[in-house]
Amino acid sequence: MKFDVYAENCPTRLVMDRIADKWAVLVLVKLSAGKMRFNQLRREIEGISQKVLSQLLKKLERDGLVSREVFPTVPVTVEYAITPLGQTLTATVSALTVWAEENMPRIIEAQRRYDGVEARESA
Amino acid sequence: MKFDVYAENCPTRLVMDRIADKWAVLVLVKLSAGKMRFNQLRREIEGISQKVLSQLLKKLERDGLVSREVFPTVPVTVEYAITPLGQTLTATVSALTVWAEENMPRIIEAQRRYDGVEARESA
DNA sequence: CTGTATCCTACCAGATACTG
DNA sequence: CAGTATCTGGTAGGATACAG
Repeated sequence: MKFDVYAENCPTRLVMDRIADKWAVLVLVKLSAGKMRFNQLRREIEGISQKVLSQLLKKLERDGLVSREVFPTVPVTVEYAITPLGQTLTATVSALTVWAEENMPRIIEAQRRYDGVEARESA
Repeated sequence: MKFDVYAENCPTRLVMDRIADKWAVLVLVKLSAGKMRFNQLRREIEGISQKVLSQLLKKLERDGLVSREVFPTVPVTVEYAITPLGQTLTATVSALTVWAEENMPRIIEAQRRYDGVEARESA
């Protein structure tokens, strides 16, 4: 939220700010498969740290994309679930997945070509 | 590309790595309106630095999403254009824009509610 | 179990100056 | 005009320790 562009009525920018996060989509996808507890998520999403997951879940909850339910067991149990709003978002994001599956080969090919030219230029 | 998750065949992750960038989508959208020169882009995308734009364009070109054409004028002229591949991507991303327009009010509302609770808790 | 708090580092982006 | 090079400060994220 540092630049004026952010203040503009640019919806794309606004969604991006939400899903651009390295882990956000992954968490939403995991949760769309069913409720999960904190450490359960942590284990499934290999590579995410406790702090980052915590912050991310808080952010997602604030945006109304996931819900958080606390059970007063000992020790405490917390279940995270995706909300209907979160579900529609992940559904939309899946369009990107489709695009990716169809077009990654072209991107790879483009990179190969580009890198080839680069190598020749620096030679 | 630090974690194993990246290595996994997760297309969503792969597209994300491409468009998650703060400016990438914005550049693609601008270019989808027509060819543009470097400083022209720089002016239109207020807030982006010369270095970042330069790096971004290079990355997008490498991925085959934009093309770069140099005209041997004095001083040199460079035109950037979106490629067909880039066009299909922006078209897909526009699905997210639609989602944003429809659902931002709900997110705002969720945040308002969340922040309200927070304020009460810390009181 | 589910987090928060702290420290620390590595990377990124901004500013500036310079080149072809 | 279209970049590259360098320096630097802020920040996100990892590791660790601790709390409820």
